[in-house]
Amino acid sequence: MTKKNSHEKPHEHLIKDAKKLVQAYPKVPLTVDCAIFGFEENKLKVLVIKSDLEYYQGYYSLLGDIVKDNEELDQAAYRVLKERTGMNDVFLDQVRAFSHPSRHPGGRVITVAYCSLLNINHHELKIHDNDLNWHSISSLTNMAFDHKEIVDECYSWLQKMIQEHPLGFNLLPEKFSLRELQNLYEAILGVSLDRRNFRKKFASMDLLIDINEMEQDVPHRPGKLYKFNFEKYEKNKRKWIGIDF
Amino acid sequence: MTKKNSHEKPHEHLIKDAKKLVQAYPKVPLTVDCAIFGFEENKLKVLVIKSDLEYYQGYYSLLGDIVKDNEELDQAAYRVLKERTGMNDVFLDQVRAFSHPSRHPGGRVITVAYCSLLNINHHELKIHDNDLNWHSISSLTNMAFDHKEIVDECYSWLQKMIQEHPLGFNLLPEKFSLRELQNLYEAILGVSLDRRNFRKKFASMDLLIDINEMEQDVPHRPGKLYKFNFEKYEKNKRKWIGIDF
DNA sequence: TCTTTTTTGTGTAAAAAATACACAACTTTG
DNA sequence: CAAAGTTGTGTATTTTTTACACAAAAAAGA
Repeated sequence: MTKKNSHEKPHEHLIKDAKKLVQAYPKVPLTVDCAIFGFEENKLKVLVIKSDLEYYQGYYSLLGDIVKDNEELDQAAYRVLKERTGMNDVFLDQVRAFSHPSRHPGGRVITVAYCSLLNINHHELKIHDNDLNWHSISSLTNMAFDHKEIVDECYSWLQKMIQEHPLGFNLLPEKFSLRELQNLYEAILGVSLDRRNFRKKFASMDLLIDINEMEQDVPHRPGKLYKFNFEKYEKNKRKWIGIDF
Repeated sequence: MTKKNSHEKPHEHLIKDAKKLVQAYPKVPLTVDCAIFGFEENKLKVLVIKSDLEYYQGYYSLLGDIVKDNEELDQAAYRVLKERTGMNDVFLDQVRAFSHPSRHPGGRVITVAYCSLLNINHHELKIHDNDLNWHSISSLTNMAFDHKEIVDECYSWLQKMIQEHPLGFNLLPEKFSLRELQNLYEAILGVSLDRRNFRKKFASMDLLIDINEMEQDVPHRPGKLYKFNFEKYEKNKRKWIGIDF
């Protein structure tokens, strides 16, 4: 039905020189910005850095960079993540593009927002240039550019995604207790959950491995530790019933 | 906490001239492409047009256009929709950006895909230039650029969205029978549904208005006609329980 | 006008999932 | 050894989902 070089009568105005066409297109500067979330002290945090624009002196911004020539957007986002945190084997997903003409004081810059989740303790921020650090979402009220809007939207996106996919485990240590897991869900979703029902739900999914270890150094009765069974999950993604709190 | 012109000691390397900075950024041509879905003959269709590139002679492509200087992405997508279909008061939502470096034969062009739903019979395609027309999704196997991938992704996106939001009504006439509504869901989701349970579900939402009219000119017992109660839905969006088939 | 075809409209019983809720045992701390 | 804080566990109730069948209406065609 849609075959190349078909035998239909040729259109009059077919464009022969695609390169010339594209060269005539208006061009815009393009960046990626990463909302990198972590979890610590029972709070969801996001990795931000002081803006290096005088215009936004003192304001925090997301980690971002320009998209290089011939670089894919995903590539650019992974590059930012790698350069800034040293991690490269993590979850990273495009959220959406932000294009308000005056979102950047230097002129029009379109940005594509990415969301990523990582375990704060799996890497130390060795470089604290420009005050690079984790901040709880609630403490970030003003940000450079439209980054507050981006953070908010990525947060909403995360709240939704975490109920449909097992993303939360990227934010926890490899071994975690059920309390830690519940705290994570409660913090991200902003609700409080019934402990017995929460445990029942995860038990019914049968995706947690009881590793027969106990929590250490907690100031109360220690709980059992579990790992998430990524392998089993990958094998039959159908088994994730979704968390519907 | 993040205040403009704060009194902290100034950083050494703050960038004063944001404009100059942005001018030095690499720039890329940017387009929007709209996957405009309609529903007809019990099939989900998408509005496509023959490519005007010789390179893609005979291939269909989505409706798209370059993003103009200082134009927001949403604006550009609405403009395409308006120019091509005459409609402007419709649902339109960003899906995601596509950035493969060789997705366009004329060089690197990044595109942002939008998804829109409209009722095929609410407007005639007066201009059929370049074979502009509705095609069922299944019939579109090869397309120009990466537009097949875009259509597929927009379709998945739609399948998901229609279960969480009352989008389907944009694809139907204002007055519709429950059978038409069910056909729509079955066609989009690619499943077959139990009629009694389907009706029960919509009845329990209490968002359909029985307008006391019957179908006309159907070759069988006519069914009752309903309207969707947009007003009530807007008032308390909570009432949409989601369609979980 | 009668028969056939197609579709409408409706309810119930069973199974599955979600919810609400309490207490004894364990560990640490002081 | 008492107090504080947390773990681990089960059941009854309600809600939601699922599976399923038949009579009545209208149109089409004989």
